[in-house]
Formats: sequence, structure tokens, C-alpha cells
Amino acid sequence: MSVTIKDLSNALGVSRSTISKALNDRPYVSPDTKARVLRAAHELGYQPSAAARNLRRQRTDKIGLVVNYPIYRVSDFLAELIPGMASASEASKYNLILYTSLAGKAERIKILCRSREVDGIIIAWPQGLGETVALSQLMTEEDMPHIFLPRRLPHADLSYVATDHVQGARLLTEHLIALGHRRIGFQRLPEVFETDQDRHAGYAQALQEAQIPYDPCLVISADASAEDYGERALNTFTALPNPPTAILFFTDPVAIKVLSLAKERGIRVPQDLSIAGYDGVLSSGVTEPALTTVRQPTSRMGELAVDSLLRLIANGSVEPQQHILPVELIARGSTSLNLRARV
Amino acid sequence: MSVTIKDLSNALGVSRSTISKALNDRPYVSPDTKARVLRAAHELGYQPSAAARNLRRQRTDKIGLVVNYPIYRVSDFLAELIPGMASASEASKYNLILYTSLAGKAERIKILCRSREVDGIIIAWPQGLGETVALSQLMTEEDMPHIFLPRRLPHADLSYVATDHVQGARLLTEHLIALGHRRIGFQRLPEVFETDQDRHAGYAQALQEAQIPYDPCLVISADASAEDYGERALNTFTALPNPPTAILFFTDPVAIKVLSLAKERGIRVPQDLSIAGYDGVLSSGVTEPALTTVRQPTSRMGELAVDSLLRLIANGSVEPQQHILPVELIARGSTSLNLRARV
DNA sequence: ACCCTGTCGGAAATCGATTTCCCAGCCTGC
DNA sequence: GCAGGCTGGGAAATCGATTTCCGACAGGGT
Repeated sequence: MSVTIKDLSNALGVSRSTISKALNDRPYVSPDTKARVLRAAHELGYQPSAAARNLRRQRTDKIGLVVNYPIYRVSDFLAELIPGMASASEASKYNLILYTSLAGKAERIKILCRSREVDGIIIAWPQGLGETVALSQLMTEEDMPHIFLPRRLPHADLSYVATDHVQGARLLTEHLIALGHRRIGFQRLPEVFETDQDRHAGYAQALQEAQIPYDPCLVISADASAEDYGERALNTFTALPNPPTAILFFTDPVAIKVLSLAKERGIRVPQDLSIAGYDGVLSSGVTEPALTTVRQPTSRMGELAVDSLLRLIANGSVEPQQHILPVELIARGSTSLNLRARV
Repeated sequence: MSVTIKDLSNALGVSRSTISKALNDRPYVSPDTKARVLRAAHELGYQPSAAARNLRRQRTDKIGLVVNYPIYRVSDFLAELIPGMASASEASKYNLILYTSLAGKAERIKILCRSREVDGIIIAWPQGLGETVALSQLMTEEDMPHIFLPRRLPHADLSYVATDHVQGARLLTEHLIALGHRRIGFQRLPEVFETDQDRHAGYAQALQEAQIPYDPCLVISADASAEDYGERALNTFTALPNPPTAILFFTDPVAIKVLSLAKERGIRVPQDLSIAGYDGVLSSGVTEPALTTVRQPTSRMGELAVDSLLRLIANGSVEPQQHILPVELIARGSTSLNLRARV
């Protein structure tokens, strides 16, 4: 059995309350007594029991991360997010508890809230807006501070941290326009969420500012049920009488598949067709040619989510935390000057 | 304030002990009373406080994962390991707490042990054997079950889960020998650990079985201080009077750099030179040509680590848990028949 | 009729800290 | 010299569960 505050008390002939005051920097302890307590604590290797302290303080200094694994960005997303969150929370004396089997299970979330084993929750999983609102309400009823990731939410009461998808799509489109492209294919996201609308808005804005007409034929929806997003988009676009000279795919893995598909079919990238992705996954840097993409500050997003959550925990009922982070264009070899325009 | 066992007690007119028995499936509660308690608990939304329960039970049903981020395999390793561990632990009613700032800090580990906020610890960070043993001893003194990752440890008392690096290097070497290569360059690991010796042993074994003489000129050490492992190895090997026709690099990122380096220098891969890596990172699949490599069952390793740790927790003093997992060869385009042997 | 055993449920102890409450002594100001 | 405030420290309550201990009662065997 490890050494408790009672052992310290016996060893020193000092009451438990005095010891607690000394160790927690509270007033009404003489410097002398305090020094004696601290020294004895160190010598006996005393460390307060987390459970006892949690029970009395009614908080745990832990925050929960509820995640699941979406189809894309799995590894890169988690691998960047978690270290970012962990370091930010540890810097504030908090720790991160992982929950990977709670996705979609409101009942389990409720239990988590009621057991009070965390002081706040960060929820990172893509879902419908309705569910999100219901979930938020549930947690609010249980007095559990919470933050959503990684999407913007169209609701003034919800707290979230997201990246700027309008800007992302806009940067890519402007980049291509600057390279002389005027027919730019755009693959929409398969999910029904703000992200898709934001990206589409960014694409449309860039076109409008360059006074390029918006052609619905150049915008294709990805069907969530299918696996071959990339191939279908490529087929559809190349079959057009006036096909695009550049295509924006909604995520790097899809763009990378199309890259190899294009090679098989003798379509040269970027000479015949410029291709860009989204997300900036590691693989995008080693393809031949390397992929132009947009990189989201995932690690920073994790840190910010933690900071925001801690603010909610500290202040109880401040206004919702809503943050949108800028993204970064990574221009690489898969996009180039539109040579076919010269013909 | 949330509903406690006392509220339940008042509402039902039943003592707290009876309620506890009913909820925890203990004997000496009539079926009738038990049913009443369960129903009331559900109706009032009662959920036991984790802190109170932890304090009384002297355990937390949480396990700690202490990690840091080594130079290579960062994202892929963590991204696979953590989900594997989380799902395995949650399946056993345990949760994972992350500690990312404890690496190398024995004092902090001691504090973690003494605070008893976890029931066991998985330590995943590369370090010297001396430190490892010291750390293990420290945790043993604190009665804290623990498992090391991801390396084999030459010590009968230590518990660890690792992958088979002898087999990995052997599979790669045999693969190249089967393709007709007889001069195979081997890049050793920069670290001073069993891994390097295991890999080297696997390489040597494969050569010996094929009755190919071991040539020290074909084995190069990677200096931990330098960044350009790949380039230096390539330079050294190509400068040999009788250069290798294939090279094994110790990790994919290095091999991938060499792939592009070779392209710059007009060395054709695999026609002029076969190249292989190690680790099976995602990027290795999208290079041109795709990289031959060895894939480690990282996710499985995480699950096994959790299972082993839970066994240590349950049994107190069973014998050490030592597991070595098989690896898988992924033969791809960067290795091919040795054409130069025919000359 | 009596003892013995086994079931049910309540009272109280316990886990290990923090926090509140109170008392004794000392200093200060009038 | 005395009321009032401040300081240092101890006793006890508290946080919310689990567990131990004990008493009441019912049923069965002699």
C-alpha cells in the first residue's frame, strides 16, 4: 500500500488538514511547518491519490476525446490531431482519455457525462447536423462542457473548431486560374454537411471574381456509397464535349488514384490535365508528379480545441467557442500552365 | 448536482448497501428488490461516480499509454497503434489515457505510478536498455504493471510486445535472392538496440542459407546524427568496385528519398538497381515504382499489448509477457529480377 | 419446542483526500 | 486593560461509492 496523507500526519505529528494546506499552497500554515511538511512528503515519496482528490474536488483534470474513423484522412488526421491535443492539454495539467467506441451512441455519451470521469469532451466525428444538435443538448443538460471537431456548424450555440474550407477551395481554384485554366472540374464531397457547401462556395467565388462562367457540367457529386469516386469523375469529365483542363478532387487519396489511372490511360499530368487534391496527406508528396493540395493545420486544430474546451470548463457559461483556422495551398507538380488553351 | 446513490436510497426507502448490491449483481438481494432498484436507477438516470468508485475499489479501469514521437514512423505508427489499443481496451471496459510529455522523465513516471490514476502502463518509446531496465524496476517497486513497445528486450523479466525483425530482414533478403541478386546492400539502423542486431541477423541468415558469402563492404551503418542516411549509403555503395544490385534501406522514408535521388541521377529502378524499405508506410504504395517493403502489424501489436497488460493486472505476478509478432513482405515494383547478373 | 443455517437488508466503516468550522493565542488600537 | 481581528493548527464533515458486520426472520431437522 502506498503512503497516504495519514502516514504523513503520523510521521510528523501534524494534522491532515495542515498537511493538505501546506501541499496546496493555502494560507494559515507557518513557513516552518510548511517546509517540514514538504520535506517529509518528498522523503516519504508521498503523492496524493488521484481518486480521492477527484472525489473531493469534483473534477478530474481529464478531458475526453470521442473519435471514430471516417473513410478518409484516418491515419493522417488522427496522427496529427492526437499529439496536438495531448501536448496542449498536458501543458495545462490535463490529460486526454480516448473513447473510440462511443461514436453514434448517445446513450453511452450520457453515461460518460454522468460518471463524471472527465471534465469536458471533444467530439470528433462527422455526423448530421440534427444529431450534433441533439448531442450538444444532451451534454449541456448534463453540465458537460464540449467542443465539436472538425467542421463549422451553422448554429450560434454550438462550440467548434474547424478549418476554412471556403478558403481552401478558393485557393486551389485561384491557383489554377492563375495558371491559365478556365475550365476547372470540381468534385463535391459525398457527405451532407457544411464542408461541402463551403468548398463549393469557395470554388464558385474564385470563378466569379475571375469572371469565368459557372458551368454545372464541371461540378460532379461523389456518391457516398461508391468506392470509385475518382474513376467515375474522370470518366464523366473526359466524356464532355469540352472537357476540363484541370480537376479538383475532394481528397488526396482519390486524386492519387486518378493520378495512376491517368498514367494507365496515357493522359499526361500535368501537361494534358492538371490535378489537385485536398488534405495534404503525407503520400501526396511522393507521387510522380507530386500532388498539389491544401493542407489543414490539424495539429493546431487539436491545440485550439483543447484551449477552447478549457475555457469553457473554467468559465462555465461563457459564449460558445467558434474558431475557423486558415489553410495553406501546397502547389506542386501535378498542376501547371494550361498548355491546351494556347491551341 | 447529479443523482447519487443517496438520492436513490431516499427515493426507494432502501439502504445504500442494498442498492450497491443490486447494481453490482451481488447476492443477498431479493429478485423483487433488485428489480425495483434497477428500475428506479434507470428512471432517475443514476450513474455511479467514477471518482468515488475508484477510491473505494482502489482501481480505475484505465490504462496509461506513455509515448513520444520518434523520427520515423511517427504518423503511421501512432495512427495505427492508438486505435488498436483503444478498441482492445474498451472491449474490456478499460480506457486509455495518453501521456505524451513523460518520455525520458523517470520522476514523472514515478508520480504517475503513485497517484494511481491508471491500473497499468504501456510504454512506447525507444530508449537504451539500461534506462528500460531502470524504468521497469521503478514501476515494479510501485506495483504498477507495465509493458514495453515496440521492441524485443533481451531480459527475461521484462514484458514486451514486438515484431519479428529477424524475419523481416530475412524475408526481404530471400525475396531479392530469389530474384537473382547476389550482391545485396544492407543499411543498418542508427540506433543501438536489439532491432538493429535482429535485422542484421535476418539478413545474414538469408545469405548463409543461399550460400552467398557475407561481404562487410555491403553493410553500412547509419549515423544517427545525420539526416542524409539515404544519400550517403547510395554514394558509398555505387562507389564500390563491385556495387550491389539491390539495397535494403532501414525505413521507407529513406528508401523513398533514394528513389527520387536515383531518378535524378539516371539510375533506373528496378532495372539498374532494386530498392526496398521497411515499415510499410502508406506513402510506399504510391511512389513510382511502388516500394517493396515489410509491413509490421502495428494495430495488432497495440491490441496484444493491451491484452498482455490486462493479464498482468489481473494476475498480479504471472510470468512476464513476451510476444513477437510475424511481419509481412510486400513485394512491389521497386524490386525485380537482377538483369545485370546476366551480363 | 429448539437449534442451526441461510437469506435479506440496514448501520456503519472505509477508501484518501479537501474543506469547513472552531479554538487558542497574539497583536493592535483605543 | 480590553475588545476585536488575525494567524496557525486541529477536529470533524464531506465527497459517493463499496464492503464488512450484524440482526431479524424463515425454514428444516431433531
